[in-house]
Amino acid sequence: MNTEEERQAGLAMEGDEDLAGPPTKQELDLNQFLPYRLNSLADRISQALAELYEERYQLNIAQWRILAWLSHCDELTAKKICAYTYMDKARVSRAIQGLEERGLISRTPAPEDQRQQDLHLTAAGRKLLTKLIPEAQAWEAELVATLTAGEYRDLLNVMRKLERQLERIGDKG
Amino acid sequence: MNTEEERQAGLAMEGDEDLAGPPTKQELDLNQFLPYRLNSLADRISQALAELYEERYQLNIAQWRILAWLSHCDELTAKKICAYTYMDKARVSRAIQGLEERGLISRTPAPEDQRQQDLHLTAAGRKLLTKLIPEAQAWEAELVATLTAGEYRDLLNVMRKLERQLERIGDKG
DNA sequence: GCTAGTTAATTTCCTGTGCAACTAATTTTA
DNA sequence: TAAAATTAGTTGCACAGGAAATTAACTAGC
Repeated sequence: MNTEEERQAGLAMEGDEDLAGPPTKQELDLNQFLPYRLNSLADRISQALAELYEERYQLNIAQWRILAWLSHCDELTAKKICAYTYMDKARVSRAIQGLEERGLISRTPAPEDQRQQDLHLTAAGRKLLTKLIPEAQAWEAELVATLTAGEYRDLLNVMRKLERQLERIGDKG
Repeated sequence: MNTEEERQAGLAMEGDEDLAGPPTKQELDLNQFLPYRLNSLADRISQALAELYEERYQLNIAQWRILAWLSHCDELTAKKICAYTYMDKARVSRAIQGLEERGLISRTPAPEDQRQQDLHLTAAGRKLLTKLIPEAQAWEAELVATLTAGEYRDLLNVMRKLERQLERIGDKG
């Protein structure tokens, strides 16, 4: 009946008696476990936002990221995109393919190295972004509307710290 | 040659001249765009940690989450796991299947409703967790080692706020 | 200038997962 | 209490994406 409320049971108060609060015994509480919490939140945000790209612009996340990077880097190669976004190169390759087929980006072999391809937004791509970017920003603004400016800034700072630390430990090493 | 450094180019200083700093033009800066930053960070954390489950315990993320929830809820059903973790029920179903085949959990039809199955850790499952959980916690501890207690607390608080807001706006609605 | 090794990008193969359809058990309603 | 609707969990199908093999272009060593 009330799937919405049930979905919240894990984090919110006990609502539906059938799904009474989980915190019970001992051992690992995933709700206190940062990797889980962070991933769960990020997934939900990403998926919610992905609907915006997908339904309204037929873009998947990889494609959207590439467009966004191109919107402020002007010229890129697949390799750079991999480096900046941490996406797999196969994923990037396929996303680029799709974007080119739709005429949103152009790719021309780099003069100095024929293996590389210089990627640029086309007029169509730029036009699409002038519509999409404000929508994405509006969505983000709504998401962070309850945060103070300080909280927002601190959040980004802490995330930067975590990124650094991630490079120090593990993360493919 | 230096893939490590190149991977960092997006966020850190310009290092390899070939991959000089991206911030250039105008439009959307993904590094200031919370959904992207959050997802990127969470993915990297999740993937790094997933190697720990996968390589050493042959557990995928879904399976690990289920074990972890069982470690402190003692008895669960697939539905509850879906509600708590936001994972698709098919994914949960398959993960449960794998866990049962390996003898890490048991499932018995619930007496009061034969459609449901009560899930429990087996002795083997509990044993595995007594090894895995400390490792996961140690990994997390290392990850957050550079955060102060306050930063850590604030981070979780802000994340809770975002979760709330996410339920308010979009997120499947 | 030729061979061996690298590197950028693509493609192949395969696994995991989301969606939707389905099965089986339960509840509702009439 | 029989038929309709709902619900827990499973399965078929299709597709996204990661690992590794492949191709094409480049560089280094001789």
